[in-house]
Amino acid sequence: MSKHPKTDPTTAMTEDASRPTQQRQTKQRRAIEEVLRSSSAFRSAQEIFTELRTNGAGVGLTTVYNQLRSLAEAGAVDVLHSEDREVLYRKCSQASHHHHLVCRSCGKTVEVDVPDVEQWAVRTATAEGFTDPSHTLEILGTCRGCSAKSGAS
Amino acid sequence: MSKHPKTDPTTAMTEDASRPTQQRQTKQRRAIEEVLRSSSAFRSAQEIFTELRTNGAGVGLTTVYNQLRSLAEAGAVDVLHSEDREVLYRKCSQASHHHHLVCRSCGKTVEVDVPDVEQWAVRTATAEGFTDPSHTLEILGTCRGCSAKSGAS
DNA sequence: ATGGGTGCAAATAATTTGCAGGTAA
DNA sequence: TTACCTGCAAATTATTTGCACCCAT
Repeated sequence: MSKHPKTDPTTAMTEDASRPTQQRQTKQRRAIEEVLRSSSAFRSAQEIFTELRTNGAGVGLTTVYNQLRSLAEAGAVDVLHSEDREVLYRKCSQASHHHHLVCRSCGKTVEVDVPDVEQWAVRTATAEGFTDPSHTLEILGTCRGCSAKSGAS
Repeated sequence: MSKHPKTDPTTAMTEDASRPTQQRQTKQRRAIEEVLRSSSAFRSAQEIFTELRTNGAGVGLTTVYNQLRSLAEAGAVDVLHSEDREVLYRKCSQASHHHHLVCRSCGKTVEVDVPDVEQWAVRTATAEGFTDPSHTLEILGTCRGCSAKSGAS
């Protein structure tokens, strides 16, 4: 309920001495980064694991979870919580803050910019006495292709 | 991975004939609604179950899940997915669409209005060829009380 | 050499499902 | 009466943890 040991990139400008200074360069980590690089869609740890299997890479499920957590803490991947209680990962393609438009049927993702929400969020939080604000914003819709297939209800 | 059978209140203006026309009025359902009414905070099914137990109400866990799903589909409760992959529920206090400002430490919640995002979301989705758009927006922050306790890191 | 990395197996934990019996309408 | 509701027990499923062994540095 109140477990938020997440390394907020906004706050974590300073080094955390309790964590290893640098990740080791293993073939597994490289394989995982490669898979992430291969697509800009959100995928679950399970899916990434399966994809690695298919590609012939010998990477264990535990390692996939380990590395994804590591990458997320480092701010190298976006994290998103799906409606069926899965955690989805995706490599960041932008350094700046951005949001996503996701097709609820095929998962197709479009990266979008939101001009005012950023400022609005900060202002609102501050007004209510909240500090260190962050926010999540996702838009779900049905993309052209998918609405053509099942659109005629 | 692509299971979104959620009854979107925006779309479900029409009756779904495959579902019972009206919920039965059982003491369990009444007890659950009572608990929801007693507080405006987000709580998990497990917490609500425990609270019912404490209050002496004899309600099974399965029923709690059943009813919460029913209430969520009817649009009577807000649903939110926590970072630890729990589903949180909370009674709607407004009929209109709104968003939440949540304390990441104590869970305190403030209901807020967002003037433009609604339109912006619809416009953006449409521009990309997405139909039937819905969206989620949550702001996380540390409330005054909590930032006082642990603020001096 | 050595401390972090790996991954199998087992443990967690939230949520779902099967099903027999109860009850609101 | 009868369809829906209830809830125990068992099943599912994503993720975590224990731990012995491996390898990048």
